[in-house]
Amino acid sequence: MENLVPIGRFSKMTRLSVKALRHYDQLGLLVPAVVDRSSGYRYYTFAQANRAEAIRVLRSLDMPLEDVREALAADDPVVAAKVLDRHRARLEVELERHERMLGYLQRLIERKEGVMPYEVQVKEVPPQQVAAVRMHTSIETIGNDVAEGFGKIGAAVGKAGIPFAGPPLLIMFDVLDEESGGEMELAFPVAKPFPGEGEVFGRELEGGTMAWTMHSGPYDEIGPAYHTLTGWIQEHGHEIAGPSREVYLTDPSETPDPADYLTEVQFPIR
Amino acid sequence: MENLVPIGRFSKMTRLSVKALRHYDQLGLLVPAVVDRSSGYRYYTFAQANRAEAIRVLRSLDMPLEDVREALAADDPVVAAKVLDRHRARLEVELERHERMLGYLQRLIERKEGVMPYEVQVKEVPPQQVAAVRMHTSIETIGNDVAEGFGKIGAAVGKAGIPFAGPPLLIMFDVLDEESGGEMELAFPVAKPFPGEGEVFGRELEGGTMAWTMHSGPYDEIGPAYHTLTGWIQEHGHEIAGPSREVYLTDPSETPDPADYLTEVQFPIR
DNA sequence: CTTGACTCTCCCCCCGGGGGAGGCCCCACC
DNA sequence: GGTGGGGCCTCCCCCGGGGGGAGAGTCAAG
Repeated sequence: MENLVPIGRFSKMTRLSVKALRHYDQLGLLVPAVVDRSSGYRYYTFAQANRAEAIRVLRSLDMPLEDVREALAADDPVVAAKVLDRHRARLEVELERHERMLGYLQRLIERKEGVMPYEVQVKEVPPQQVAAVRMHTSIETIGNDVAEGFGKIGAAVGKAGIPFAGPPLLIMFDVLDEESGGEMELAFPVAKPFPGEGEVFGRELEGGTMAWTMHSGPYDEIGPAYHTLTGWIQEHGHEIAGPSREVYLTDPSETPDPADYLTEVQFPIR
Repeated sequence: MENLVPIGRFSKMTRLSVKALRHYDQLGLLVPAVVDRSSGYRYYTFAQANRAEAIRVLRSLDMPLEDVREALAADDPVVAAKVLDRHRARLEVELERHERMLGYLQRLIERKEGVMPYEVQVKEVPPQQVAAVRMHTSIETIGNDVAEGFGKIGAAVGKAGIPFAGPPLLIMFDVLDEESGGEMELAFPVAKPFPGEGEVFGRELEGGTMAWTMHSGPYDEIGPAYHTLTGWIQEHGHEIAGPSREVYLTDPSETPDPADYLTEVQFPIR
């Protein structure tokens, strides 16, 4: 019985390509049992096929070769299990991200099939009494910040016994960029002037001419609505005349699926 | 109001890296509205941010840039939807593959935590009367081939009114490699000699000394069992004395989850 | 005018190999 | 003991989708 198999046969046994096997040799990940000094021919033992199989499986899970090495090098099976488990966690995160993105893709497809991705309209908006808080926020924290802010307003306005007069809105003074964040105001229309309490103050929100569009879908997919508006404003020779607004037409507590959220986006223009 | 934004600001607006933006420019995927002749500075319009956003989303879905180009170039939204849908299908396939592999990984972890991945034992196996069919198979078709073959044997043996005398087994004469396939025999132990009918013949299956191990899990994860056995045989100075056998201890109709399948693998040794 | 922040091009690098050129090597058959 | 033909070697370039950094030019505010 011949003990050693050359690379081609080993390749078929293990379903790893010859190229890959040579690559693993070079990395020291799967070194042939014998390498002929003069010819350079690689020869593997049957027993090595097992390691090769393990590599193949781990690679089919897109595990980086370095991690494969680590997982296979560990004598302690608990350590090896830890490496595998770490990768499993990574895969699950990735999987979840893909599922989320698949939903987004689906909505993109549906939107594409409509005539216009975002229809821009010009609207006149009257001034309005609001109860508001102002705060600094950033892309990462905006979700929490908004929920918290509206909570404060709701508590203060409720305590004052003033009824709400419309859906809540957000006024963004800066363009949020990745690291620095920006200043925003959360506002709730109220039926009569709100005297203020703690952080929550009352004021009259300016009216004016607005470039307006509607975003339907999760909040973090709202970017295109903004870009469409700013692009439209530029192309139609207008100018941005103040901070942009979002109006939240959907109550998350009543509409559980973010895909059904409706949000107006407005830019005051001149 | 300035119409044009340099690359850094555009990068922040769109959350695409400056490197990526230059890359997309080079590929003609997102060409700046203005490029200064003398300085080479790239300037983008606000309206371009929308296209950039679309690219960002599609890239976050790992869509190849060529497909992104195709999806964005399509004037007809139906064509664009087709490209997106094609990618969605790809992602779903990938997702399903990952889920399957996660299961495998899980079983690998559990196996690793046991003391030995595969415990090899030496067993004496007595000769036995079987009803058998012989056929050519390949890696792709083996699942169907086996089911079909056992079906034939079952029908023929049932018709002859002979009771079964043990779990079914598979005798593999060649090592299956990727393309060429190999010869195998499917055999069912029977209580008394089977006279033969059509393709199904009776014979005495040889006994002998076997290197033996047990595989638990889906059939297509059985590779390591083989490699462990052949490696063990080699390392212990034995020789393979005939075709290998698999014994299916689990009836798929009674055990629905492939993860619970039990399969013996045996190599006759000298 | 200076300074510091941007931006330019150019080149090399990452992973995990694939493709192919050009040249040995092995072994089965005659 | 030749001689084919397939197997195997090394070496180099290539892919996608950019990242990192060098060295030089540019822009805008003070």
